[in-house]
Amino acid sequence: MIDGVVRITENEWEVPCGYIPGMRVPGRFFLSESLGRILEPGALAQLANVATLPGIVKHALAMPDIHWGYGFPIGGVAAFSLDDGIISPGGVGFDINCGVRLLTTPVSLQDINNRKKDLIDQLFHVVPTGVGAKSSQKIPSHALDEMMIKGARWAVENGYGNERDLVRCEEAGGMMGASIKTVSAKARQRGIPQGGTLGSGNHFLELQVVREIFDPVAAKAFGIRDGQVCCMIHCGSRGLGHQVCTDHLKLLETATKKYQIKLPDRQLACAPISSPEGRDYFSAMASSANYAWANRQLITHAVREVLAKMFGIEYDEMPLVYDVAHNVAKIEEHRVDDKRMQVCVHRKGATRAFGPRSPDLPSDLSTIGQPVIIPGSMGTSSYVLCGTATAMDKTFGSTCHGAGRVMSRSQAKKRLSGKEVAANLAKEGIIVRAPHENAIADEAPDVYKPSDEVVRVVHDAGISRLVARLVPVGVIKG
DNA sequence: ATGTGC
Repeated sequence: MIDGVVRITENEWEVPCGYIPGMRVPGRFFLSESLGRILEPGALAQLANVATLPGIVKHALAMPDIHWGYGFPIGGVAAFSLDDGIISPGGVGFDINCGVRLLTTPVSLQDINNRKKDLIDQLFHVVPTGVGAKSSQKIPSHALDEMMIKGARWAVENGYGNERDLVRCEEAGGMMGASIKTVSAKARQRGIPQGGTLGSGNHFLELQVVREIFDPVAAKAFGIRDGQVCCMIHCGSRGLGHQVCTDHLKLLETATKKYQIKLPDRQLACAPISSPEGRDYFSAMASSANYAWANRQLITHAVREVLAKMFGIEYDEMPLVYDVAHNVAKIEEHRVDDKRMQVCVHRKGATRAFGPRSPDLPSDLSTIGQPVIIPGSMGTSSYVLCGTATAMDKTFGSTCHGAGRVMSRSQAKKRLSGKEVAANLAKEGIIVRAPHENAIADEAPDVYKPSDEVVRVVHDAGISRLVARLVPVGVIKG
């Protein structure tokens, strides 16, 4: 595929240790030959760079939606020893705990067909959308601390959801280790008015219908059935997480020098996990991750209220399938060289995909595995998959997170008009609403890798298993 | 991703 890269299996490739100087472990990535033709050499170089970081164990990994990012590639997974390993904001990303959740409903496409526009309009009205969007729900500023410590639990305790929602979130919707002292006043100021807002870019709220079931047993366990209308919510920690990343990058650039860590790229700024600087970043990141879970829970509540009123259904008839984080670092136990060890797993544009009998799974899914929610791009299919034992073995229980860009935002804006993109989607019966027309062009289906190909690779490689396919019927873009 | 660029 690329000089110096070794094929391991059909869809699995190795970047050997000699690829660039200083690699401590090999790189491994999952890719089909057709996706290989659009692989950016820069992203592969970034994967090799990650392999040079202190304390990295096993492999620097990349999923088939790999593309170039800040320091680490997006679609990257890397685990570091707690003894001599580092933690790096570049391995998490600017939008801390950007993630996605899927709600099911008891209604079918026929039930909504003649009210689709009204439904999308109402959802657009209750979920503030776009750059700098402010909350419509009245969230007092003193609630921010609790959001950062408790995550989605704060929302549930305040009437924005139910206990079952928490069981259906990774980490029960709230990570341990958050500390509000490590979050700057500026980050807090940005977070206070943004609870329950969608944001912009690739963030969206989408009504979908289940079109295909691949694994009936898992689908039933996840509460998914053919023809059912679902709602997928994709958003993150908004300005708060962004500010935390910016603040701590600066602190960790200093720490990199202080601890004499040699880096092939300064965007890999990091500190030992055990250092005060590393621990502070972890706490601030966990606080932001929890804010993002609270945020998705607030949006969920707003969506349920609209659907309940419009279709006369009960709140409890719209259960959460699952909520996954795409951008986060977590302390987990994994098997490395036949020993079980605690590692700090960085997932950046990658999804946790824990296999059967893993910790943190809801008890009724223990024999099945973790639900994995993979959004498509506007107008293309989204997928529900299931975590596997192979993922535990090969990727620290991780899989892809979505389609992955093939065209930059600026390039897309030059080539495509938002109006045209919306009109093309309308022909397929997909309604798009956005605060501005130009928010549509750079998220057009053609600017993303084909999601079905990305998902096929992770399924064939065995690092997750196909459960269901959903198609869009209406979408709100930031 | 982001009160969207030093």
